[in-house]
Amino acid sequence: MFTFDQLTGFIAVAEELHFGRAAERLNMTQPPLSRQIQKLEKTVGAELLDRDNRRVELTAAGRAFLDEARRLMALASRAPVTARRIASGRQGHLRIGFTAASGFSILGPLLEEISAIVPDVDIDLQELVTGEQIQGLLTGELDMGLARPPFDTEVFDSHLLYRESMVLAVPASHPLADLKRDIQSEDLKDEPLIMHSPTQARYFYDLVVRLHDIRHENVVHTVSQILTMVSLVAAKRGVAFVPHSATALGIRGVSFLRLASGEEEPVELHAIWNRDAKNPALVRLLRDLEFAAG
Amino acid sequence: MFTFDQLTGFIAVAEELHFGRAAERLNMTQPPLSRQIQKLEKTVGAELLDRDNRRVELTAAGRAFLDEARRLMALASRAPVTARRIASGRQGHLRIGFTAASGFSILGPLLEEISAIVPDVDIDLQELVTGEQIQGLLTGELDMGLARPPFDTEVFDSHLLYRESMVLAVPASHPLADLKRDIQSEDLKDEPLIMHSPTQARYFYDLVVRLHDIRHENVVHTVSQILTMVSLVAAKRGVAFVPHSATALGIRGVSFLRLASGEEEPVELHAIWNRDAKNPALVRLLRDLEFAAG
DNA sequence: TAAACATGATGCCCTCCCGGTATTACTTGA
DNA sequence: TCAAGTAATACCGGGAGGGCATCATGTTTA
Repeated sequence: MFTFDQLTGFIAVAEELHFGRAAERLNMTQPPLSRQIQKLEKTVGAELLDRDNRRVELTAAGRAFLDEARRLMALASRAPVTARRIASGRQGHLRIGFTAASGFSILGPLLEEISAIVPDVDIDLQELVTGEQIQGLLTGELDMGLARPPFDTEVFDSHLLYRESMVLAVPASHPLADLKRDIQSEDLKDEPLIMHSPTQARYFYDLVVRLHDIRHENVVHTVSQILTMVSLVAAKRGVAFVPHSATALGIRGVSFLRLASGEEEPVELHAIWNRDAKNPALVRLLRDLEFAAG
Repeated sequence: MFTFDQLTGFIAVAEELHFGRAAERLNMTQPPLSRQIQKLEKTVGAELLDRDNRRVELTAAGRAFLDEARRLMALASRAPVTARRIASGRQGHLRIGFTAASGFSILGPLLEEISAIVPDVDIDLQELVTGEQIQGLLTGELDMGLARPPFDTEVFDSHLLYRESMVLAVPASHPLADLKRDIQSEDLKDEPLIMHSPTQARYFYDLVVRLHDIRHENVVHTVSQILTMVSLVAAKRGVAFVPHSATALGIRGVSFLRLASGEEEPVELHAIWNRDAKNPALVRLLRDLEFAAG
């Protein structure tokens, strides 16, 4: 294999068509340059320069090899720049998971903020439920998630992005929609209820059970995604407790009603990431977003 | 600048994720390989491998640099192959000039023969009159010409490709077209004649003057290209002596008549090339076409 | 026509880089 | 606490590559 020095030497001679001047340009003397070219020609296996004691010119093979040599040198000088950019987090990939509901509230502004901070980082977005995001963060398939508690704070750092209220989704034609006051638990005692899955959507399940007086015999469906719940409400299968951001899902035939409850904005959305994640783009982003650890 | 050895070393370690095994694969021992990687990281200016005493893994920058390193190695191993192919004449460029008339006879078969011999050589064709071809061959802008004598045999080698008769082009409606015998000089004594330029088309001019009894007072036009002559005949401006291959030009309203003359096929077409041309594709082509010098 | 000049190649020397061997430092698991 | 595994470091010797001096050869000039 030839060396980069030989390539630089060859390029210089090919451009100057004169060993002496080329050597001068390379800050060396002519004899070792001659030997470099000889060695290069030997390893390449073809004459690259046609030279007698008076004149130097490129052979056909030399012209083609000059192209390749220039390409090689360009690639070789770019490669470290790219590597350094990626190491510093200014360039690279960031894989972000998000839940369908959060996509309609925080995702847009967050992405704008991110591309202002690290404009050359490619963002891969994946819609995933909280459990899948946690899984992705653990296996390293994801750099950051937009998810809801609970998660293992030993493994993950997080930052509270957003806090919102719970509202009641009812079919638009439902009598409750005309009520001029906040909904009480009492109002729902005979209403068919579309409820969160206690396993797949444990966060919402726990929240609803804690804050509202649920009659479990009224539950007609158990689902894991907010979007599904609202669709079922639109289909008049019942009423459902959903986070306020669900109002932005844009599904017709559904009204969202305020709930009278102890806590004003009990629903939390966090940015979470693996504590020992190494992706420099993530590290830089966290630093510049000033997401203090924990 | 890093070296190709460092790149090969890095690629091996990145693939094995183990210095010992990588060193084994490279037929060397582990310590110098460790130093290679350290040196590479130093010149690149970024950590490429995240390693403790137990585990080795690629950093984000390392993954990107691995791509570049592979690209570099691939390019570096292809470059000599290309150069050798070009030096041997199996690949490259061949610039061939041809006259309009020859394009309709010999060019097609010749190109087929060429692409059978050197299929990977790119052929650039240029339609040029003999004089321009000679010029192109001298300046090196052309590798081979398809032209007619005379040319300087000190400078050019040549090979007779083709020999053909002269015919008389007359308008299809002309009385001579109905004659059932070869045309004699006597038949043309009162015919307006479209004649070759004695400077621009000296070959044909000399030939016609030598073989036929021209009355110069009959000459109504002096032109340099066969195509132009036939077009003028079609426009009934006169009759003209043209090589037999002009019958293939496909211009309507022209009849081509046999000439009674001393020589059967006096018109020659040669392949000519610069004696000291260096284009390997040309050298190989001449060798394989068995165009003996001279 | 001969001498001076220009230019690439070669011979020789010396330094520095790179690889090998031996060893160390550190982590992990029993 | 010890043994095993693995990357890093210390030290040494050989070879590659650069510099200086010179040669070989072709061109220009007096």
